[in-house]
Amino acid sequence: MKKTLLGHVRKCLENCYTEGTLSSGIMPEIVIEVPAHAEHGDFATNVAMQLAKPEKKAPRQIAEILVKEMGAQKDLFEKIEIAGPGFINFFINKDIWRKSLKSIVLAGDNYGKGTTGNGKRVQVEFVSANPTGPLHIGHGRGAATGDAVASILTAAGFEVVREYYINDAGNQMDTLGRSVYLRYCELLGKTIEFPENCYQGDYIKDIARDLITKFGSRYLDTSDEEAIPVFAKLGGDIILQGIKQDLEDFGVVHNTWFSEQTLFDSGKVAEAISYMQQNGYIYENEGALWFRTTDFGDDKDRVVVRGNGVTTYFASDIAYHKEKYERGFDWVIDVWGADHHGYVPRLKGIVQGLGRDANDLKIILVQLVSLLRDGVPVAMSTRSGEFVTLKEVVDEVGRDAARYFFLMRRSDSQLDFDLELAKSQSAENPVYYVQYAHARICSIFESAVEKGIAPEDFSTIPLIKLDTAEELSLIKFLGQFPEVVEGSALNFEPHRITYYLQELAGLFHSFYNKHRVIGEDPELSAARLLLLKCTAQTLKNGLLLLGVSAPERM
RNA sequence: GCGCCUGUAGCUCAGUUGGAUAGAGCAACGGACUUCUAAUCCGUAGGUCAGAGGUUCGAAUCCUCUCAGGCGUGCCA
Repeated sequence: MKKTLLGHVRKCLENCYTEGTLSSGIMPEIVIEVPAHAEHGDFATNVAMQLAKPEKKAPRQIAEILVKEMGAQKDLFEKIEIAGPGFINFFINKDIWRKSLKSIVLAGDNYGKGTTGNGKRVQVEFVSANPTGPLHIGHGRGAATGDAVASILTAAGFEVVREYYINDAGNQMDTLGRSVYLRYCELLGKTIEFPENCYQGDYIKDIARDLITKFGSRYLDTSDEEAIPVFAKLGGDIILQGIKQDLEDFGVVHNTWFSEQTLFDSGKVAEAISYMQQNGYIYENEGALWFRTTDFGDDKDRVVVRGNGVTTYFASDIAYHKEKYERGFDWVIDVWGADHHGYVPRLKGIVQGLGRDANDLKIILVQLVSLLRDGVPVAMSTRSGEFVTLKEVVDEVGRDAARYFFLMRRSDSQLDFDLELAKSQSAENPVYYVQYAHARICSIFESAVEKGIAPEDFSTIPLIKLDTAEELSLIKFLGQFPEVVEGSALNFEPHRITYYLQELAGLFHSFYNKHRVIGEDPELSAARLLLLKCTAQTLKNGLLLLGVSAPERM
């Protein structure tokens, strides 16, 4: 709707230029928006104000010229008004609005999808937690965000791949192996001293127990050099399996699991370093190799290969991101915890060093989650092993509530996650508010089917009787969904969908409380059923983008 | 010290990329179920958009400075 209007305004402006009623010939970027107040129309544009300067005319005067030109389209508009400093307010013919319902029914599960992405290839890399411990609640927010961003981009017409990067090459794997091995020895009766820098959590003991079942006491008296790599490998595998399981239970499925180690095995790290060397971004100083990230706005240059010849994590990142683009992705999106924000400039440096635009890499920073129970903070510390896992949260509040809560806020802002609130089946809980709207509509349809009044063919229902304020605002709001999806995609902001759905559910609940759907007038009932069918469809499509279910009964 | 993020109603947060009278939910107060789901709805009240300058027809939104909170600032990952 907005797009046809935009085309119409542009055409009229062109006509004014050819007819000579306007003279500047300037074609500004035309903005059509939905005004905050209904009395300002269905849509409004500020184009007359934008043209005031080049045309050297008062905005209202320009508006009048444009409106005269646009008035020709009588069937599209109910009226066009000039208001305030020079806004042009459009009131769309109600029949056009009503007809839009039929296109929603026709689109069905595809309603909301668009073609903005134009098949552009996008990789979303998210979660990517080190395989040294189970996922905690912070990873949960990253998982929900990455997954929703991927779904929303897909809906907007992008071709999306979800990827998990496994950090299985650094010395944290060595620490994992050592931690598991020490617990293994301990469980077999040996007195050990467990170092502070080892992983403290109880899950290490669980893995050690598994390995006792597997090995018995075979490694009890072997050297560390022999045992630790074995324990690191097996421990990492077990943890990674657990991570996969937790993600699956959370409804998140990655298309690819990319191992950091393979970058070393295939020589891609060395290759990437020499590539950057050839392009003059790497120099030697004090025995180490440095990447000139200051060329790209970083505070200081960063070490790629240490004095002792060992590469840094940053070296892997160069190779990994080079590899990503070589796989043909137009955009790469990394979802990180906000505590890693200091790494953004150097990653942007990599991308530019590869000869690409800095915007080809988008980094979504997800702020930390504070877990509360009835408003009281739950203590968390990865160091001591006292963290709340994603699994615990999902088990307690359910997948839908957990996902919705993680997506309710802009990822930029810190999130308070209240366990009791997420569980509560009350008005305070927005997940149920939205889901309830869907379930309510389904229940109405059940009742309509029982009474034999559910229409079989929605395309022939006359809609003229949909004329109350509640019905019309619901219809108009439904029409915004595709644009909301598009905006959400292009800005990588899933929370826009949650806000839209809450408002849509609210409009429906208001309508429901004021009007009966199944009544004496069969034509009105049928028309209202169509309206509700569209509402349920949109609620469902939106919830699906967030990875939240749309229950038919609650 | 420097850098990034945040600051909007008592609380938790939106704010359509610079638009018209700044919006929701919760909490507070007062109402609505003999009907298709009350996990709902209707109404009342609540604001120096942290503060000060600037940019312009127009600023919560852009620029500068100040204040407050969080995070980061390794030849760790």
